[in-house]
Amino acid sequence: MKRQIQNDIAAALARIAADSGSSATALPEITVERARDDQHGDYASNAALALARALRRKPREIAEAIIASLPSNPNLARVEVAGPGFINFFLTPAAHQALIPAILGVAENYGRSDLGAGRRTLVEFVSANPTGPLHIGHGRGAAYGATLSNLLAVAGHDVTREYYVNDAGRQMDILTLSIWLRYLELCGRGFVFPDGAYRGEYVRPVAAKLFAEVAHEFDLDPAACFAGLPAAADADANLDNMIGRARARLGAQRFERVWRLGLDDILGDIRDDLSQFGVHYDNWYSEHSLTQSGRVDACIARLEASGDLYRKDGALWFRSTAHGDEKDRVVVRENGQRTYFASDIAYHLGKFERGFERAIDVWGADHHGYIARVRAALAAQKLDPAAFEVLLVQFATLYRGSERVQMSTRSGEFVTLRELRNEVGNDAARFFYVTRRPEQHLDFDLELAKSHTSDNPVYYIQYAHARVCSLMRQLKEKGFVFDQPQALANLERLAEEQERTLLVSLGRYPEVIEDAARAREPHQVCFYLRDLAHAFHTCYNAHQILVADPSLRNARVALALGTRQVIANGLAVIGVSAPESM
RNA sequence: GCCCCGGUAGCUCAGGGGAUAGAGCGACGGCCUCCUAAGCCGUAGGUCCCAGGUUCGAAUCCUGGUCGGGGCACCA
Repeated sequence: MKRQIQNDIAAALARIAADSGSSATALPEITVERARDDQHGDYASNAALALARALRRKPREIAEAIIASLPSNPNLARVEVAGPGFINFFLTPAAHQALIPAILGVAENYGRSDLGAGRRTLVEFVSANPTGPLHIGHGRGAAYGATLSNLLAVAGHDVTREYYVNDAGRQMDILTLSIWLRYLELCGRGFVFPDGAYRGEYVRPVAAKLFAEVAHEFDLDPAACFAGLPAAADADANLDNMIGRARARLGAQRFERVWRLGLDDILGDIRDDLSQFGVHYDNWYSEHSLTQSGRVDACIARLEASGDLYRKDGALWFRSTAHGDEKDRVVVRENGQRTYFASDIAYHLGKFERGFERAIDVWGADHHGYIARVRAALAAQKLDPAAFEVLLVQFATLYRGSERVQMSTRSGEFVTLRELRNEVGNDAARFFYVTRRPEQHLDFDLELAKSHTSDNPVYYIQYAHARVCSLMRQLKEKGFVFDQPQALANLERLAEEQERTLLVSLGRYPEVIEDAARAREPHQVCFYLRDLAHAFHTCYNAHQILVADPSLRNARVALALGTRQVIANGLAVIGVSAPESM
């Protein structure tokens, strides 16, 4: 409908241009929007205001001329000039009512769009290091990434959801060391657990598992690992040293065994957690496999061949400043180890080699400094940097009422996603995470998310869905049967103001999906669903649906069923369940 | 110092060139002999952080401040 009106205006402008003999000059952008106020009809355009300057005529005059030249459109009841020169379009009641067969006809496909034109799109999100359980910050990335993926899919993109598993780096070695040390504690050895190793409680069960599997086979005095390390040196260097010694002490095979156990256990926990959260991936992409396959080396060779690398201070540097970064970056460290950035280049180049036309990464806001260098790497390989899109998600802070929930990273203890889900439930967690603009810092109030009252917007929306389901049960109990043909033949009976408002809201859904997908803003769907539920509740309170008059009753039931469908479709996008009763 | 994000009602936030700035919560007042009151209706509540600028028109764009969060590794 919106598009039809845009076309109508374009046609009118073309006709005016032809009549006046002037060639179609470059026109400013003309927008057609939903009118905010009922009095302004259904849609409004600023065309006349935007053209006033170029045509050197009064806006209202231009508006009149446009209206006079509009092609006839049976969906429009009237078109009028208002305010400083807006053109307001009023749809006929029939045009609104026609939404009902449209929705019921395509059901779960209502709202689908070809906006994305089947573009192969890779959405990478969460990608937390498999060195510990997911915390509430990851939860936001998970909810946002999953919802965005759904949204893009519904809007016609060919979406692949991917988790990049950082299972190759130093962090994994630290985890391995940490597990082994906790294991040694279980073996009864006493020592001071080093700074910088993972102190979280979650390491202990992994160590216990190791003990259960190997008994005392890995039980070696760790004193040699700690001996003679300079107390003044930074903890990182000492830790690297300890890792090296532990590896030597255990031998590559046993070290690898602990490494594998830790990875399997913790990554398994992460997969489990996300899956329970309704976050599903098409692909888990291992950094380790990327390294093993030689693709990182191949990538470095390619950058070397294109002259983008140079050697300085014993390290190999990528000249990212040549492609817009603020400083050059190391890809191979002085000690010969490749940096995380090296495999990250290979991974991101690979996304396009794998045939994706667009790569979308969801990152925490603290990674923003990383964008320029990845983009530089793509540019160096003559890939379109614009095809790589990074969406930053700001931090989340937990509150219990007005009380801030403290998270201590020092002790390694933090509120995990699993704890959050257990406390507030998956539906409320998904909704709360995604209801805020991603660039807004999120204050997550546990009390509000948990409340089973009208305070909670999740229940408010779900309740509208459950109410329609309840209505259908009532219908049956009262001995009625829904007669769809009769309903569709009597839609003109939906003449109440609240019914019109509800119909307008139903008609907005496809526009909301497209706008939200275009802007990568899932929160628009949340706000829309709140509005839709409100329109329904208002209607429900104002007018009895299961009335005696069959044609009116069937028409109203059809409206309720259409509403239920759209709520279910919208909730599916944000990953929240649509209950049949509450 | 440089870079990114934010500042809108008591609180949490939408709106991001266009018509009297919106919602939820909180406050106050109404509505269940009637399809779920997890609902509906109403009232009160605003220096859209500040100062300049662009524009017919600025909460919205630009510049400079200011306050808050984050980032500036041969860590990931």
